[in-house]
Amino acid sequence: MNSLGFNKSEKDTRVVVAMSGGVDSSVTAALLHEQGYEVIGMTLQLYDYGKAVSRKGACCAGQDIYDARRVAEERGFAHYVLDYEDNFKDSVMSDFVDSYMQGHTPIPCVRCNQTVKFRDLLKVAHDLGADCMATGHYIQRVINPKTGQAELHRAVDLTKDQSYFLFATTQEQLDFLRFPLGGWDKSVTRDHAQRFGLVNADKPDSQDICFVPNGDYASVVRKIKPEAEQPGDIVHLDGRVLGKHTGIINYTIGQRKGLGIGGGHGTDANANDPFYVVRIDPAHNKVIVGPKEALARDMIYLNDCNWLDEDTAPRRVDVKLRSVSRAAPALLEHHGDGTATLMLDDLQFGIAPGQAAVCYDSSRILGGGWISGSDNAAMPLAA
RNA sequence: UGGGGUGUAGCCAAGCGGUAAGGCAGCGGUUUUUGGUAUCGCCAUGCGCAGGUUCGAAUCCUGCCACCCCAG
Repeated sequence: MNSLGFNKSEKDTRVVVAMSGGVDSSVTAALLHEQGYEVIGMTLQLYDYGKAVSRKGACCAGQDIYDARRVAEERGFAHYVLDYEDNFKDSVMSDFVDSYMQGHTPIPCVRCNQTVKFRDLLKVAHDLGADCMATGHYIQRVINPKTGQAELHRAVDLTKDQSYFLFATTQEQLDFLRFPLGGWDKSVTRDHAQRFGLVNADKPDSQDICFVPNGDYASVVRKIKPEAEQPGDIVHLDGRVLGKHTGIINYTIGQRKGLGIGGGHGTDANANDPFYVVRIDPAHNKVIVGPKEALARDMIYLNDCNWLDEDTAPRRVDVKLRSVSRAAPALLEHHGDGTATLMLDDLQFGIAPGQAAVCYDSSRILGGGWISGSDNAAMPLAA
């Protein structure tokens, strides 16, 4: 059996590698090619070429596409660029905009993996007769010796682990995918990039949303749907109007900065406590604020869940409610209709609808769902 | 225009003769491969205005101005 799990020689194993133009996917492709596999590099053009050329640390546009092509040329394997702009716009950008207009907080990176990469590009790989598709994600695909089934596990390098962004990967997709870097420390990848002499060996790690310039995500929403940004009132939980907001798309649950509400609004002792966004009401175009305590939640409701484990009995899990945070203990209950409930052992703050809850059993990713709502068991919120 | 009160940064506010606390907001950095959170730093040559007393005044005195309350 070869390193990708096939009972044939490397040269007879065709593998499509999704190449973003970054170091990770480039090393993935170069490495598999070096090992003798028939590598076909694929790069997707996802959004406006011209505007993104100068952007550092982005992916899938302009310079990045050029970098991917250079790597393929210099290492000597096939490489194709697919125009997925319309596709990306339909599957990722529009969801991003709609989500903010609903007062939710989207994670476009998950949507992109879920649709453009693991649905559409994966189909292309199938159609090309590939045996599998490899990516440069830091996550591990592990075959369970008992069940013979492929499982998803956290990356060895926990500082680079991307499991949070890949929770929506289905079993069927997982069966076809490979993640050669999942067992490595990022520095090892860099070393290989140097060894191969890749043009992008020193390229900075990507961060932020790839299609958002300067971290100004609202500008993207604004550009696609100018009418989405209507000023309105910032209202306290007790009903007092404390100020004006610039449009609900500019806010997310748990946000403190940027409200522009000074002190002196409370009573006595807490008169100068900061305000946090505790609710967004798109129907009335209101941003509701309150003290930090009002953000405390231990009940999380999920929908559109994806599970990589058949067992649907209530169980103890560790759950990540954001990419960068330690997984927290909770009780998971499936409801069978794609929804589920999480009861956290400890209160968490700033849980926003539209974000993901990803469940783990130790290092294994069990799956997860999209947060549709949350509550506080001790102090239930008025519906 | 009788009496009382208050005027300190965008907001709340300490200070009560010794050379402007703190909080909120804002700005900048760090952290972070989603949003956010957190964290660190910066932020009044000046205390309604004008004089005076004093070695020294936001703090005492005088006048003026503004706002608030009570009484008319």
